[in-house]
Amino acid sequence: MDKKDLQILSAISELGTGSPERIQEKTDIPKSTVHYRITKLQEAGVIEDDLYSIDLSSIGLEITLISEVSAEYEEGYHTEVGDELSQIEGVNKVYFMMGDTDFVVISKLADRNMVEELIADFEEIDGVNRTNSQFVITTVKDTTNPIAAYSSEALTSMVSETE
Amino acid sequence: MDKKDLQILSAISELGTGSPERIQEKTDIPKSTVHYRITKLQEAGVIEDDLYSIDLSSIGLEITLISEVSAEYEEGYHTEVGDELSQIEGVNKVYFMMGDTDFVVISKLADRNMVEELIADFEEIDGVNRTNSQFVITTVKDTTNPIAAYSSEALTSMVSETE
DNA sequence: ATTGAAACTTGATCGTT
DNA sequence: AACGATCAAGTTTCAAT
Repeated sequence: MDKKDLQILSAISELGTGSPERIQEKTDIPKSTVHYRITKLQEAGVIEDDLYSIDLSSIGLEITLISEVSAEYEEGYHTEVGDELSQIEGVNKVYFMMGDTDFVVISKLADRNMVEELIADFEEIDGVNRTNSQFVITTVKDTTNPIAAYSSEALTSMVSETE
Repeated sequence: MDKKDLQILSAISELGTGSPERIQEKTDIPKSTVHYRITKLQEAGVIEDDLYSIDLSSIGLEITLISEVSAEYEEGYHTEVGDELSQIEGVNKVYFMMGDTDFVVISKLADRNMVEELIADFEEIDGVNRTNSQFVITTVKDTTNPIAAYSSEALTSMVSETE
């Protein structure tokens, strides 16, 4: 697992494809080399299947953290705070909602230090006044694409048919 | 937007690829037809880019709901409750954690009826004793793959190099 | 282990219905 | 709009380094 592997994994994640050509464009690593590396990563179990889902624990991202962040209500504050939260390294999802909790933030981290840093980053943001973080013990279900949570039959009955 | 389109969108979501051949295998729709339909869906803005991320609101899935579900602690209950939560139609993610909230459940729904149904489904599960749901107003950030939240440089410094 | 070039497989296009 | 046949583009393999 060297820099070249990580460049390839990053490219797969960012592009959403394992296409050697696309990865070459992104990384300047020749497509035949990309192909060779991907084969090795599959053998090692880092890339789990033909759809290129990546085993996060094999690159150290073992901790999932769910954080509730609430912020002061002032004009414009909420979008600004949301943007700042979303830019913190390691943050995957930021949901904004009305009510007691303003934001739910989901992040993947490697160790306790990164957890400390993340929480410190939250509290440094201007306008944030309360944070509460919990470690995820198990992710019971994780479908990346919400549509996959429905059968095409269920979708058909939901969507008004447009001829 | 007819049944054939929805079969194709389902296949894209399930397979994680827009490959006409793969979709043909899954749906028995000829790959040339699949290609034709996908082009139309792209023109219509339903499929947003070349990586096949799907515009959920254009097929009616406009509501994101985050629910906290707590359950009785008894031997085995937690895994069982988690499984049942994950099987409810529309549920995308189920996180299990220690502490006050046991589960965080994220779902994508089309209308208020489905919200009511979902919450009823939660409460029907044996062992569930408290649920609290909030509507997401805006999803500020949503990276499907956690690795994309890090630069390859950040990953390199995190991962112990294996020669 | 890397890579340029050849061989092959798949995706995109075309023409007919 | 659908789809079988054709063409173009991509992926995989291979041989030399």
